[in-house]
Amino acid sequence: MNDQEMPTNCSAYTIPEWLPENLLQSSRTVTLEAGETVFVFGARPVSMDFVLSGEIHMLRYTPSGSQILLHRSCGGFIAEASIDIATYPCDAVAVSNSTLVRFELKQFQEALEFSAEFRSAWNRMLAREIRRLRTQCERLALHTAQARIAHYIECEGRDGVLELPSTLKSWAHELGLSHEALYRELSKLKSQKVLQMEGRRLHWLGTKLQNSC
Amino acid sequence: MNDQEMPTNCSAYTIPEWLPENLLQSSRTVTLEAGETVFVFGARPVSMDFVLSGEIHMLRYTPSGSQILLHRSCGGFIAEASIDIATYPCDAVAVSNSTLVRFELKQFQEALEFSAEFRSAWNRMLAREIRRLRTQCERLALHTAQARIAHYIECEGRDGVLELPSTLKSWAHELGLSHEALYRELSKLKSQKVLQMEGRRLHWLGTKLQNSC
DNA sequence: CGTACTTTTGAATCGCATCAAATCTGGTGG
DNA sequence: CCACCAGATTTGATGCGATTCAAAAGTACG
Repeated sequence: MNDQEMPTNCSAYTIPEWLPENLLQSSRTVTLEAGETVFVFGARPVSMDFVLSGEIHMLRYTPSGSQILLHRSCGGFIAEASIDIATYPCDAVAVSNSTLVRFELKQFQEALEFSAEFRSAWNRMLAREIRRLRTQCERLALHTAQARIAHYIECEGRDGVLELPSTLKSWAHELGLSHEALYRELSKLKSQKVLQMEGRRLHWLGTKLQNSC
Repeated sequence: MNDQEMPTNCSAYTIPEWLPENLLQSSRTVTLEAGETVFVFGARPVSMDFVLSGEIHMLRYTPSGSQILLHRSCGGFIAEASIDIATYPCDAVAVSNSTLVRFELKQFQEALEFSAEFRSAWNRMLAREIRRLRTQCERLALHTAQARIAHYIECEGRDGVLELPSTLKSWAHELGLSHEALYRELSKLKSQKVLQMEGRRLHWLGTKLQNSC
């Protein structure tokens, strides 16, 4: 087996080192099959979950039943925002086999109150997430597939190089595109030599965007 | 003069009551004319600003020069996320006459370290902002003007009723639509009796979305 | 080998962006 | 009060790009 055959879409994530020791002690690992539910719309939060590997989607449904992707987490805390809400505002589903580290919510809240360092680090993490989400809003406001692709690679990648985080279909969903549109645009960009694809590695060769991420 | 003639687009905001007293003491009020710059891309943050009235846009520019709206603030803190970044990732511009309350950033950071209550409240505010941004991402991923309008009214309004926060043109920008598309869709919805407009008050009469905001 | 899923290509259609222009509005100054 | 201006609002015509439906080929996995 070589590295190319690795089944996981995303690199493994590690628990932040700033988590209090006693919180780590009381955590437990949860494994989820693809398709399994983490939590459902309307439920009261009782845990705080950290994604170690796999992929969790947070979803809502329109009246017509179509699915909306709120957030695609391949690692890190999910539902950080739920720490002070009464009920979850969406569903969370594992779209691939996933492992989570689960903290009891009450303990988590108490630890935040107890440790100033923990609170401070938690603050910084929330602030980063806000910046990330604003970037995503910026991207979704772009009108063409090409612009969103370029924007994603420039913002989420490094010097125009991006390791594809998941399937193209899943990426298309995050970009707010149909998967057909994404496939077509990618092959157009490849034929125009604006984009190189080697396996899961995308290399943007066109005009640089502001690299402000 | 009656209430209908008020020139401001948004209701006035008030400084959160959880701000430390000494921080408030050292703050100063800043008035901005429409078009004035609050901060520019790449600058080092030296203050933390709270919008009392008016409207601040946070913008970036694509390589082709077109403008992207990152965030439209009609009140509350802008650039909360900038508290621990080296440079601003966007421009901020007043699009109408605005008044800000400006805190010195260093003092703000020190106050956060000093006061546990302040940190905690700040945390909750950041978490709310994350939820709001995820809602906006959800909205922008919708493919039709009608769906985005309905989504906005259901999420940002109250029981299907929304007080227009700004000009239609500005709203169109936030919805990721051209203003023409928004005008057309609104009049279509009105003629279909799906939407009522009385001045700046929008009333959605069609099928309810999940009211999960 | 069969199943489920992703990836890919094709064709038709729809919705929005775009350019253009007219009207309306609020505010300014003569 | 009226002329004027800048901006928002509104309507029209056109074209492009993405969606949608359809179907085939590729791929992972048991």
